[in-house]
Amino acid sequence: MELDERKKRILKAIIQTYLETGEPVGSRTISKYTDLNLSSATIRNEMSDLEEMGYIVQPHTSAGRIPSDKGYRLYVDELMKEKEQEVADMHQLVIQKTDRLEKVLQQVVRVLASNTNYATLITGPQIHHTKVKFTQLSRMSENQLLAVIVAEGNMMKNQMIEISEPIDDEQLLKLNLLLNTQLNGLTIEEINLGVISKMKEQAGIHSSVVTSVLDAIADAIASDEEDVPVYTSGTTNIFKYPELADSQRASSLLSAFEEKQTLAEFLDEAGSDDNGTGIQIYIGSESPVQTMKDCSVVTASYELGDGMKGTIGIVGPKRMDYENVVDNLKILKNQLDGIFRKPDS
Amino acid sequence: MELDERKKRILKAIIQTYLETGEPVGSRTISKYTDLNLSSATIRNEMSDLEEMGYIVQPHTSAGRIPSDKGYRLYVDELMKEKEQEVADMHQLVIQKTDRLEKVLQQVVRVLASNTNYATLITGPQIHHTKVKFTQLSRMSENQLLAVIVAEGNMMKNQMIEISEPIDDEQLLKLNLLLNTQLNGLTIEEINLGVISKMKEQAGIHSSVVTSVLDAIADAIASDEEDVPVYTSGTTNIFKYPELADSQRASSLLSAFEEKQTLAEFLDEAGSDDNGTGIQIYIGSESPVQTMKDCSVVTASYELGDGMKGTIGIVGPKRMDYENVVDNLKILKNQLDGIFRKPDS
DNA sequence: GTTAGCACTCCACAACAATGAGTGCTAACA
DNA sequence: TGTTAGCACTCATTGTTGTGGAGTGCTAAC
Repeated sequence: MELDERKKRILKAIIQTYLETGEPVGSRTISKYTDLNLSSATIRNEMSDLEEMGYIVQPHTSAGRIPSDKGYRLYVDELMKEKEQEVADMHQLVIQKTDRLEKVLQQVVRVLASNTNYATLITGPQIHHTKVKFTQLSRMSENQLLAVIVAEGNMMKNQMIEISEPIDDEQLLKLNLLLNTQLNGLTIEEINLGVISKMKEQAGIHSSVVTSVLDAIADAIASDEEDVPVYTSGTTNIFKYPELADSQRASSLLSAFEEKQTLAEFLDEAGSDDNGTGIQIYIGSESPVQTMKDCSVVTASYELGDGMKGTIGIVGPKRMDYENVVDNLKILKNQLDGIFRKPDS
Repeated sequence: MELDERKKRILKAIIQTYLETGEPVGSRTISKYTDLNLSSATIRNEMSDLEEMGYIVQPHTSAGRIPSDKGYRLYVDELMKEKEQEVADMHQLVIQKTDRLEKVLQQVVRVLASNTNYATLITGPQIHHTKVKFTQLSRMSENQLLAVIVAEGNMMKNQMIEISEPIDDEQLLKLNLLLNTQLNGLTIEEINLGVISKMKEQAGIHSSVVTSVLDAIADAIASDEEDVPVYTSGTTNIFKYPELADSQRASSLLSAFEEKQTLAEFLDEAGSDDNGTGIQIYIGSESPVQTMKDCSVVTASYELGDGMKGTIGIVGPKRMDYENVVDNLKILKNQLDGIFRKPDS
């Protein structure tokens, strides 16, 4: 059987109606509220075909039809009208400029959540994959040093270092110089891969204290690999959609949102396998996260410049307003793009 | 009417049974499963009295009784047996030592949530009320300075400062010395109250750049007053209790958990009005937070030493296992107490 | 003061009927 | 050959009714 133009129009009408109401839609509704000028009987025949082809399903005999995952897929791929880019440009979303990456990300999720009424997630660039801009080692007390590492986006990492034997001012100064000349421009990941040990060899001639400090720094920046920055907002929006609001589903979904680690993996994977636009849509069971099989997830990868990239995710019911979500994501993507690129590079 | 010993025992039995089952409890149950050796009829008479006195209520005529807020209140104040302290000491909760306050707090909520199966919140000491230990100002580039302020508990505050005209090494050194001698030991709040402006006067003789840097620092530490540290864990535990799990209630409760600001205010207020033990119990509508009127909240204030204090909150259904919760809180309170006090003071 | 007995209340649950939205099919029509 | 009106049929939803049982309050006897 062929999916001709008319079938597509009917399918589109069914899906759009369902997006609004969340109720199964019947032939009569389509017949009356579209400009196809077909009787409900004809629509019925077409719907029967569409069901056979797998684009729509009937929750039970004598109910209307609802889109299947396959139906949604066709909708987002072909049917959904792309709004013109100009529309997107028109209403700028308010992201206040700030020099701190974390603040930006928090703003983004908040804006998106309140604009779309869905749950919103964002992963930031991991500090480990980001270039070090500046390092500062200073003495806090006799046997305590404070290391501050500043990476692109002004992501900071502070670390206390306990030292067994004191270090004198001159050594500290040298060490600072060494750190800044050797480490700047590298990512923490790269640094972990041996730069430190090389530095140790070089410094070894000077002093054994230096070695131990370098060890401590290596330890420090290698540690807490786990703290992937994931911000969420509007997670309770899911209660606005009856099909997700029953306590079983809501509970497992919200638990999933608490599992930042898993979320981050999912999002980053989604962000990496790109299709050109940087926007991906996962409908129902297309999503790799089991608990989200009753939801749709729209992800968008962004790039702030200098390799700082991350992924935004919006989670809602399968009948989410894909157009609006995609639009919003595009706008934000535009605004984020290169926001942290050094002005003079 | 008087609340004699027998009435108390019956009330206690009713409440304990209800805590376990969550179902209204009838006279027959009490008669059978307690060692009072009274017939159900006698129990009925007593229950009738207890109802008249307001300690228990009947959801409807032919149902058993459930405790009223007043009943719970009596229970936690008098009836609930205090477990011996030794019990508390026996099972230590595993809090790994770490030098970073944030990590400790995150561990605490996690442990508590998984131990009690209720939602758990904690407010940390606000950096603004905490003493500054160390300040470091360093040059990142021509016109960018990085200020790092370390407070007790190794809470760090990083701040980029843009300067219009460059500052030379000597000035920077002086400034660092000045900052450390003047600011250490003060709280950021105190600093905001004019120390900076005094310093400006003193420094004014040296240079106008210094003045502007000091201004920037003042701005910096005065800013983001809003970021109260509140950590939550196990918020989805509320779905384990049917009386809270319906989507209306769950939704509003979870939204409340997202409102860190409001939570923090509530907790800190609870923590401040102390009754000796540092533990407070809010039953149902006793809680100032409207959305928690169907819950009970148990709070415990803790003190880490050097004025660093905060409050833990546990939110569950009114029929929560108060004893267990209070025990857990006591244990943790003990362990947290003074954990950040300097060993040599 | 305690208890057995009994009538009474009322929720929870199941069975049942009525409603109506929606379908599939057939036959007629352009 | 595609479209449509008409009709019988299905089935979730809603409302009604009745029954069982848990629990109470009251009374009378111990």
